Amino acid sequence: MAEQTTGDTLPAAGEAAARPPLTYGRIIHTAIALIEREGAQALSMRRVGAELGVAAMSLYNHVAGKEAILDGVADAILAGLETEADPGADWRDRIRALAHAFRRAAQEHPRCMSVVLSRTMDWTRSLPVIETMLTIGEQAGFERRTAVRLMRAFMAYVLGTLMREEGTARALRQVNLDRDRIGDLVDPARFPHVVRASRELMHPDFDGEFAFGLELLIGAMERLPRDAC
Amino acid sequence: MAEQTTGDTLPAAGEAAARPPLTYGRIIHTAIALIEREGAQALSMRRVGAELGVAAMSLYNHVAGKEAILDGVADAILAGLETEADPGADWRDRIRALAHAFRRAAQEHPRCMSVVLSRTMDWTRSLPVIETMLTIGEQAGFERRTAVRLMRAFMAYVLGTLMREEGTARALRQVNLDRDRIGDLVDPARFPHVVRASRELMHPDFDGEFAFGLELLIGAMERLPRDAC
DNA sequence: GGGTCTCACTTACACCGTAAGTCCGCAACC
DNA sequence: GGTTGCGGACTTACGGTGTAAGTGAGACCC
Repeated sequence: MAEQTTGDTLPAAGEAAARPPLTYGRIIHTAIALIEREGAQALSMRRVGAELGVAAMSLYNHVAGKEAILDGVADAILAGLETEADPGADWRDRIRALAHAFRRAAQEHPRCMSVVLSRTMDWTRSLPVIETMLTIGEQAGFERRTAVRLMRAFMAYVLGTLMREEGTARALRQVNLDRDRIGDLVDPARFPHVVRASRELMHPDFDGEFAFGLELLIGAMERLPRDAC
Repeated sequence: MAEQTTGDTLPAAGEAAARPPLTYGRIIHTAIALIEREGAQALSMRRVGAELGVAAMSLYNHVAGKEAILDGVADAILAGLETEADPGADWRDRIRALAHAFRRAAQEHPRCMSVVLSRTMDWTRSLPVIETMLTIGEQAGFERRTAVRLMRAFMAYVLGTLMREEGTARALRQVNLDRDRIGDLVDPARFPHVVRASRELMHPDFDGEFAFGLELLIGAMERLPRDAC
């Protein structure tokens, strides 16, 4: 009565390699694929195990628990960031490259990105990004304290945009009625500007908006007075 | 054998008011307090019910389910925002007031705020904020399309900052060793700038950093060319 | 051969969200 | 007063979750 879980309890000695061995990397990779396919709430130890043809508890030989898997997912996504494309380029272009690297990662793993964003998001995981941004700040001629603040503002804008884009996309997906008829849903007396701007609000241009805010920020940095150390 | 859940199954007729009746508002209020006290992962239907001296299933008479409770929490927090302090003030001051209203809410309900941020965060809930920001954009002389983009950049910065602050605070809390000895944890060869800026990184000045980025953004808006409609 | 280590396995437990059905006290009506 | 209807809290039950604990088979080294 045990054949419902595994056809044969162990592979025959002759074909031991029929199932590749469990690995930390394979677990994380499977988790990423599962999240991307079915969403973060579908991730469970049993699901990941089933995906790998293994019982849930077997995962604990390689991973401390579910939280550790989510940490691993966040690590893997952030490790895929190309933080240093061209160190010799102009500092403005380096900032643009860094911002777009984030955005590209979010577009390649949209559902994993919300996992990344909702986790600690500051510390050893993000060290490469911090280092790069501080380097750029120095290259642009800013004192250390200012460079740290610019780094934090930059991170806030980029992460906030990714989060906002995801929320906006989800919200627009669930109001799939005729998008220009926003006036039926929103009280024009209370929210006149919202109704008037409904076209722009309901048909967001994510690329353009992201670039707009980024250039706003870069322009502000350019104009910021340099302080000699 | 039923006395373990409730001392007496029903209050005596004489003291019917011993337990105030269950209400949507009381449920949400209890959920907020619970999240603030023990964190969002501690929220469960059974916990909320126990807090109210009621079985978990009784909550379903007033609330559609757990998700609805979390939606209610987000609604309540956002409803507490003072989106319109002084409509006659200078547009820069209105932006500052709006940003600080967000930040104040986050400081009053730090753990609920991450619930708010991780939920849809765009749509009917945030209409008052959007409306206010569009009004300010118009007052500052921007065309509608630009006002929408400014609103989106502003939201991204504010929300990103709140999220980043929470993440940073949590990360710093769990590295409670001597904070100036960052060099022991971080490889100075790979991350020289991080090590050099360790003091600023490990002792963040959240207020100052928030204001810095905000003024950066406002300054950029000031300089942005106005476009006549 | 015997010992030890690795690693997948099973069992078990406490907890979760919620579908379904029960039952009692209050209020309204004849 | 008696009857009825009903709102709302109750219990039970189901399938899911994360994971602590223990089991046993193969692989390796002495």
